[in-house]
Amino acid sequence: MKLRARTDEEKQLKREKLLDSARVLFPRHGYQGTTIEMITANAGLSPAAFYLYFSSKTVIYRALNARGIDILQKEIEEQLASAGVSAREKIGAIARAYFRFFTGNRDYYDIIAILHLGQGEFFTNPDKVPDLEARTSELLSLIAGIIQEGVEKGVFSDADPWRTAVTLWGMIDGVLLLEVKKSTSFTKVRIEQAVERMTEIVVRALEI
Amino acid sequence: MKLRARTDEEKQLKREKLLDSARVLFPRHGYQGTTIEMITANAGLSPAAFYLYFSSKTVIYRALNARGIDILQKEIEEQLASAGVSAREKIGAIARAYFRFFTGNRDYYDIIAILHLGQGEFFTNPDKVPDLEARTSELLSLIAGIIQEGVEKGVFSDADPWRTAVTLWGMIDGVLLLEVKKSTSFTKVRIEQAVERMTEIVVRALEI
Amino acid sequence: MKLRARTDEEKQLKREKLLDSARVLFPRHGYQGTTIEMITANAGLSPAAFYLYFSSKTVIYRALNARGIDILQKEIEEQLASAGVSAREKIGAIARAYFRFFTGNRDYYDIIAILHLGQGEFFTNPDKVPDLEARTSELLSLIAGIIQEGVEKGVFSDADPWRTAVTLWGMIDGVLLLEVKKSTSFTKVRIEQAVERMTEIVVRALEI
Amino acid sequence: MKLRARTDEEKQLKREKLLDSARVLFPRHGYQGTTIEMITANAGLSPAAFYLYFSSKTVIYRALNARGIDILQKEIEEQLASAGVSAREKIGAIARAYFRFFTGNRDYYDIIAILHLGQGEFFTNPDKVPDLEARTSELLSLIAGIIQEGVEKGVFSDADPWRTAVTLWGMIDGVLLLEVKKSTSFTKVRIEQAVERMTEIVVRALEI
DNA sequence: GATGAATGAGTATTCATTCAT
DNA sequence: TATGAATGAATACTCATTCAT
Repeated sequence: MKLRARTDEEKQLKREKLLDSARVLFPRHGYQGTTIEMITANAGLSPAAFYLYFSSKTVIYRALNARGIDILQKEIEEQLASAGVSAREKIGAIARAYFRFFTGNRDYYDIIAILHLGQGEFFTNPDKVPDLEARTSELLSLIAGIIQEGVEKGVFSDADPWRTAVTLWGMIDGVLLLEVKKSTSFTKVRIEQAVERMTEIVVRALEI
Repeated sequence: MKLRARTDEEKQLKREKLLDSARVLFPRHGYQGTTIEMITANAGLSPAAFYLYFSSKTVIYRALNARGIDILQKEIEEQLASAGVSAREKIGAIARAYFRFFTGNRDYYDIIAILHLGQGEFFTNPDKVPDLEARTSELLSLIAGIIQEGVEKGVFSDADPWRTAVTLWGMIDGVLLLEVKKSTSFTKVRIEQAVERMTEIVVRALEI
Repeated sequence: MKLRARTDEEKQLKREKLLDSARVLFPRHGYQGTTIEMITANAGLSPAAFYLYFSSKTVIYRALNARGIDILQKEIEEQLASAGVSAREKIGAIARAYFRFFTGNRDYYDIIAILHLGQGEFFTNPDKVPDLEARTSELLSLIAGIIQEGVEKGVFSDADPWRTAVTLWGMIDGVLLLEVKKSTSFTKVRIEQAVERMTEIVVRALEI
Repeated sequence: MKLRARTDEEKQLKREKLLDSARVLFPRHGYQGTTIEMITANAGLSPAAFYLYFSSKTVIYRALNARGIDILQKEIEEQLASAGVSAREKIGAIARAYFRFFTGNRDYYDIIAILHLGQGEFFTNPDKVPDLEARTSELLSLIAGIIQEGVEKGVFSDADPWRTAVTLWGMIDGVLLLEVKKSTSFTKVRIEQAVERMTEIVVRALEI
């Protein structure tokens, strides 16, 4: 049993190594630019071994997308848990969560937020990352729900919750993306401030 | 001499054809997904002829980036020309310009704002699209200048102009990008409203 | 000792399972198209286990060839045993045997009569299936012997026995092969008739 | 014009070279065993150049099949042209044509008559060589027509023409195949005699 | 200026086979 | 005996780029 367990653990470990390797490589070289050989070399395996763990390049890419979203979701849950009950605080918590995800898991941010853009393969053909789309919608719904709550409690003016959620998300994303594009322009602290300030602005605009 | 001129014109014409072909293809198939053969076929030339006009695939891609920025810049100039002199109006004009660029030159928007993301080749290695970075900075400086002006004239509160400019730009970009990613969520009219509303919010937050 | 015997039995059983699995797969997927993994999966073993029973893919293929010929030979012996003593009857019995082998052991027929054709590996390099060649010769000799007998007894005209045997065999084989190639053209009953008729024609041509 | 023609000719020549190379290789190594690299090396080209002339391995294989059948058909036409008008003579002519095709174009014989057997790829999936099947049927119809004619003219007994045609063809094919399988057993002259004798036997059996 | 022909360097994926456990 | 893990060697096909004509 020990033996078996050890093997399984090791197998899991190698799988992790491959995922890790790919997580680092994809953002740096793009989807097409990352070869199976690069991924396996980084993980100390032969290219053929890759197929013992993932059935194709697409599959490992999807796995990373799913993992990225998982991390983001967990971050949001944590921030919400430690936030107050007011809609304003909840929205702040989500913005903070997304920012923390960005700074603390940059590879994953790049993978779920950026990589598929500009990749004909995934951009034109979004079926290839179906989870991504579905789960992004989930997150947006969560924000929309909070806004809706605020509207119902009379603290927010009567804005379309979903549209507002999308706008807020897009705004934050846009600022983070700018940071990505021009990484010299901001220090990390400054982005955090920017995100906070932006959220503040939006929330204030929503109020009453 | 006449002959020569005509030849030059023709040469220019074919160059244009290639650029046009590439402009349409890059956003639809991605950078790697667009082959020289596709570009030349669309332009009625042989693949080899491509190299009479551009020395590599990277070069035509860069040319499109430059052109996209040119168009955007012109749009901004136009909008500014027909706008009032107040900082508020100027900022509104710039936001409107970017939105018009987005709707009226979608291929170029995709190329300058999206395509290079997720392409290791350009993303990691921004030297490959140096203009893009430089010229984006120019635009941001323009906005920052307007904000600075507003601050000096006492109509805007004392915010860091450049940082605020980046934030505004990122916000707008983020919303447009969201539209790109999930094109069903908004109708075009609604994006326009979103952009306007967002600008309004930011400007109002800036005022006094 | 009992234990050992049981183990041997089991080993034999698994070997059989592999052979059986391969017998079904080879005709359906061709030699190259049949992978070790397919064979072992079908037999409930791991690919690595294959090499405990056969030292290579070639070897199991040869084993199936040998087995196919064994079955055919047995069929011929049976038919001859229950046939009369005249050369005519004996030849009829052999033809019937081959036809029965074809219908009753189609996988083996495909393996010994067809599969190696068109496989450069075996076709060009017949050393790889040496048994096949040797044992086919044996069968032909048997037929030739019968014809020789007929000639000696004066019931057959003075034809070259071996050449006639080959011709007869080829004729039958050709008809069966046609059935294989174009399985819609004949019903099984019709092939049987065709084979019988063909044999009858040949025998009659031989007589006197 | 000369220039253009020369280029076209040369292109055609290279195409021929590739076909020739493949014609020799396929029978000797089988379909899967013949690699693009082997084909191009034999023709003095790089593997990539192959795709300037044929869009895939399947395509060149099909081209060879078509070509083989063409040659056979021409052979049959020639033999029929120089044969008498009686059904007997016509059948003899066809048999002779097939035999001549076999001896004079052995590679093609192997390709159209043998290669696809035992290749899961083509055998199980005959759509991959659709011409082959269709055109083989044509040839069989031709023979059936001649038999039908003989029956109508009262020189042949009332046999089912198509079935008889198939049988005859299969018989000849079987004998040739035996030669293929066991190339030492017959000299060429002997096969010719065998085929002739076989045809004679069948025709005689058909006659009233 | 234009192009048909050619190719070097890839690139994902497959599979028979080995070996430590 | 059995196998999970690993891999070397293939292999069809692609594409940016070159060059003789």
